[in-house]
Order: sequence, then structure tokens, then C-alpha cells
Amino acid sequence: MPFDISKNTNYEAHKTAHRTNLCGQMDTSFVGREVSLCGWVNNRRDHGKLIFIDLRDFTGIVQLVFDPALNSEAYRLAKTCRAEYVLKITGTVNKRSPETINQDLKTGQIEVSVEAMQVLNSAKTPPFLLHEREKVEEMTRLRYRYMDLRTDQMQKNLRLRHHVTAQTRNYLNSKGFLEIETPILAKSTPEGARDFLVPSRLNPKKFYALPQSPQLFKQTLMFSGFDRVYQIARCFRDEDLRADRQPEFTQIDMEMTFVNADDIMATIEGLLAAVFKNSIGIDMQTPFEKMTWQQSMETYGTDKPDLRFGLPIQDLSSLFKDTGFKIFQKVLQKNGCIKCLACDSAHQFSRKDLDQLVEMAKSYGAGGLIWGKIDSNRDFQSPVSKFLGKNEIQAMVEQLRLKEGSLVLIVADNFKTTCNALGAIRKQLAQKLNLIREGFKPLWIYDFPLFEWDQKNNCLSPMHHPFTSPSPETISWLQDAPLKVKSQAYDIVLNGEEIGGGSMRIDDIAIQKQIFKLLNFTDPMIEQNFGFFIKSLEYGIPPHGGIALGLDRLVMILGSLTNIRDVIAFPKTQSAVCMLTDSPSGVTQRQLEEIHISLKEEE
RNA sequence: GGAGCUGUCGUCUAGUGGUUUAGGACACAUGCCUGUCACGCAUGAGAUCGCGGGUUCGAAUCCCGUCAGCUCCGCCA
Repeated sequence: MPFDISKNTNYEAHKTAHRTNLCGQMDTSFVGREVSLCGWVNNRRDHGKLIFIDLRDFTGIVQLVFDPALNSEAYRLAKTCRAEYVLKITGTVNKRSPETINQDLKTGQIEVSVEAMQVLNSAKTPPFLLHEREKVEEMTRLRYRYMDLRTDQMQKNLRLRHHVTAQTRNYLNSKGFLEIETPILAKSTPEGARDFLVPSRLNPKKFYALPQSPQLFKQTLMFSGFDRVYQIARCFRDEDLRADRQPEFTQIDMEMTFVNADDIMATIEGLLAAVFKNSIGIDMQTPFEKMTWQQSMETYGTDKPDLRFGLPIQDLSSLFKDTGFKIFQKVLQKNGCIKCLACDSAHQFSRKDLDQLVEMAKSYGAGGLIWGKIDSNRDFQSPVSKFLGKNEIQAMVEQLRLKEGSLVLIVADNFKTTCNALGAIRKQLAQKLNLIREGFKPLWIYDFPLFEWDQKNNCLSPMHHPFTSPSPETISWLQDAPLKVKSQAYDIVLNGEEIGGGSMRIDDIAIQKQIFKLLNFTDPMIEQNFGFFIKSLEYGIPPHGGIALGLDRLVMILGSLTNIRDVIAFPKTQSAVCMLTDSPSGVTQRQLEEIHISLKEEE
């Protein structure tokens, strides 16, 4: 069930000098009582001698009635009211006559006959109708964010977000966690995303960096004996934006001492179960499903699979190992693989649809996409069928259990590209065929490779971060075959979104140094960037690990939304601009001089 | 860095080379209305079609460029 504002409001607490109650609170239990209410004019209906105003606050809408016979002054004022005027009224709650009850309104059983009114503020005509938010272009809503935020939807989203952070604090506090803040003006590090830099006025030519995450600080707090800490931490990464990525975002960031990965996962499962139960009333099954990285890539083509539908990727490499089909031959010679998706309802896919899927595969770097349909003669109708042997087709039909009307989509390329392309197409098919079931499907992905190969720089790079502990089972490969080493890292995935990730950390200085070496960090570089950290490892540090949840994404999923801008009060556009404040913007010459910066002329 | 989609009164949109003086709905203004509830009725105001070039007798419409928004690839330890 969706988040309900009324169930999460302490009405008594909102009593003030101006008002006795809230609008959405009004029901038949108030009949006969005099109340004072404050709010905005949602709508005015002027019948000449009788005026209705729908008064709105964050809890809902209540109908006010203005009758000149009751109070001519209030009636006269009501005539002048327009949408979004701010009112304070005092009146009596009356039961509506049966024929005037509005079933669509929570407060529709009653209305307030206004005896006194004060217009606290007037308003210009709003730039868009609040109840038409869904239709209004996002650009307009972001420009007038203060109006957008008045809408039911945004009120609900941000109140849900608050509820999630409140629940998080409650839960973690009860488990012995301390909330400790770490610096926002932090240190730039060479690894990972681009840093946002902040020049230092007091230290010419030097820069702080905004933290990409509080990683090293929270580990350091473990070294200091705080045992377990968390933080609702703002993080900054100067990378391109997406529907689920903003340059500044919020993590529920935590770290624990004397634990193993299972302890951390159990803690997160408890936290998420509490959050789901208390915010949207969903009971989550714990423990969550777990899957190795390898299995996830093989089966779903991604490390963040959406388990609300099946449609597994299947491997055809061995089936085609002796094929005469040149494309497959070449791929297999280069240690690539042949994988496919198979589904029913081939008739739903026009030639145009299939061409689009081919384009999609190409956009993910695949050489192409081979498609084929099983027709009524159980033949494989495909542009490439003439290149395939009869027995190969027969074997494929059997392995994939194809029947009339089956559609097969094959990608042959290197492992990563094949998975990537088919993973994306799998999601596309599920959407088109309406296979995505309602509900929430969390799972853990674990057993990640410790490193991946960076093609561009021709070196190893950490899959998670350089402080991730190798798994004991594979650590012996570190020197000779580092790409075979698995890490003690884990991601939590929900409905196809990565909502968090963490790891057990390295607590052995020798291993930490070895990893830095493997990553091609030179000694001076280590000293300069992680000097304090390496040094601290020498002073007795406990085994520790942690995790960070993406709060924005979590709330987005809880609210059944499709972009995180809708759960952020003041988000930025795809070009990282704030449409409300028009940041970023230029600064004065004087400001620049103070921070020892001169600007290059535009080329 | 790349691909795709979008841009017309305040808002949402119709319009795909010529009866377009750019139409409608909602919002807005004025007036009427005692039971409406995204009230109703009447009248009115409101857009040189994101911006700049080009093609054409003629451009909101076609072409090129550019800007902005969105989705995606790359990127995001």
C-alpha cells in the first residue's frame, strides 16, 4: 500500500497560535465543534450568494462554506480569494446533508461554516494547476519547484523520505549504532569518480574535495573503537546524470567492527524489513535471496537483476562449438560466447520491433543481434537459418524447449558485451510482454571479482574500492592471477536497481599495500593520498566491514517512482543545473582573487 | 564524447507547405448564479509557434545550425 500521510501525522503536535487543527483531520467526530484552520485556497466555487472554498494543508482538503447570512464580512472576503491565497479561518464543523456528501473527499462527510476569516497572504495566478502536475513538463515544475512541492505527490514523496530516514535512525540506534558526522570539506583521491573541488583561500593553490563517500572516515572510526557507526551522508560525484543519479545524493552509510559479511547483511535485512513494514506496510521475507556475481551475469546479464520476472539468458556456446557459421566461429575462437533469450509470443514482434532490438544490442557494443521465430512447421525462421546446420537448429530447439511461436534472440560476442546487451534486451522484452510482476524482490549479489581489467589504462582497477578484502578462498591468486581473486563485497539489489553495496575491509597492512601495488599506485602516491590511512593500519585495527544504501533510490522504489528527482526537494537537471536557483553561476573577480584562481579565456 | 525523443497562449495541446486573422481545453478577467465540490452560464483578454540562418511566391510545418529538457550508451572506485 502506498505511504499514507494521515497515518504518519501527529495532529496534536501541529496545534499553534493560528490553528487548532489540520484540514485533513476534520471528520464527523468534530461536528458541532468550533475549529481554527490555516491553509491554501485549493479551489473556490462562487455560487453568487453562497461560496465554497476548498482549504488545503499537507494533510488534505476541507470544504469551507461562506454564507452572507452567517457572516457578511467573511463572505465578502471570500469573494476576493483566489487559488493559493493563504487563509486562516474559524468556524463550526457541520455534518453535510446526505445529498451533499462527497464520497471522493476524505473530509466529505463534513464542512466548516466560516464565522471569521483572515487572508494571511494573497497569491499570483499559479504557473500551473497543482492537480494537473502529472501533465506539466518537468522543466516548468523544477523552475517553480516551490509550487511543485505543494502538490500531494511531492508532499507524499518527501514525507515518505523523511519517514525512511527516521525509521533508519530508530532501527540503527536500537542496534547500538552511533551517528557520527564526517567532513564535507575532504581530500581528493585519485580513485573512482571525478571529485568536486573546493579551492582553499587560506591555502593557496590547494583544494578540498567533496566526499564521494565517507569511506575512509568511517573505517577510521572503527579503528577508534566506536564499534558501529552510521550516517545519513551526502555524497558528491562529478559524473554524468541519469534518472537514478544526481551529482549529490544521500547514502545510509554504515560500518561495523568484529563482524563478518553475514552480520552486515543481516543488519541491512532487518533495517529494510522495518522500513518496508513501517512505511508502506509490506512484509519482507528475510533472509533475502543470494546469488553470486557470476551466476547473476550468466543468468540475467547484469549485476543488478530484476527478479520480478524470469526470462533467463541461456548459453549456446557449446551447442555451436563446431558450427560452420562464420560469425559464431570467430567469436568462439576469440574466447567469446553465444547466448540467447527465448520467449513466447513471437507474433507480437514486428520486423520493426526486431530491428529496434538489433539497434539496442548494437548500442550496448554487440556486433549485432540474431533473431529467429519458430513457425507452424517447427522451422527456425531467421535471416541466418541458411547458415546453420539442421542438427544445430534441432539441438537448439531441444535445449531451449522451443515451440511454435517462440522467439529467439542471440548475441555472440565477448562475455561482458554479450551479457550487457542481453541483460538490457531482457528488460525490454519483459516490459513489452508485460512480464513484470508487482511487488519487491530484493537479493544479494556476492562473490564479485576483486578487480576488473581497465582497457583504457591497461591496468587493474578495483571493482568496488581499493579497501575491499579479498576472499580467503581466492587470496592465494593475488600475485599470479589477480583477475581470478574474488572479493568479500556484496551489493543489495531491489527490483533491478542497485540500492546498496559494501564489503569487508582489508585489516592487514601487508595485503593493503599489495593491493595498492597491484593497482599501480606508486609509493609517493600512496603516501600522498592515503598516508594517514596506511599509518593507522599499524596501530591495532579490528576486523570490520560496512555498507552504504542509496537513500534516494530506496525511497524512489518505495514510492513506486521512476526517477530520483521526485524524492529530492531541489534536484538538478541532466546538465547538473538547478532550475530554481540557476546554479552553478559565475562569481566576482574579487571572489576568484581571494581563492587564488584565474580563469582561462574560452577557446 | 555519442544516440534517440521533445520544444506552439500561464498550463496541456491541435496543426506535417497556402480559407491560419494559429484552433481547442483548463487557468485568467468581467458579469450572472444559495448546495457546489476539478460547479454552471455569458462575454473577453491572452501565442509573431525555443533561438539563428537557409530553401520557397509563401514556413509553426522542409533543411542546416544552436540552446534547453528528458531517456539511454560511455562515465559513475
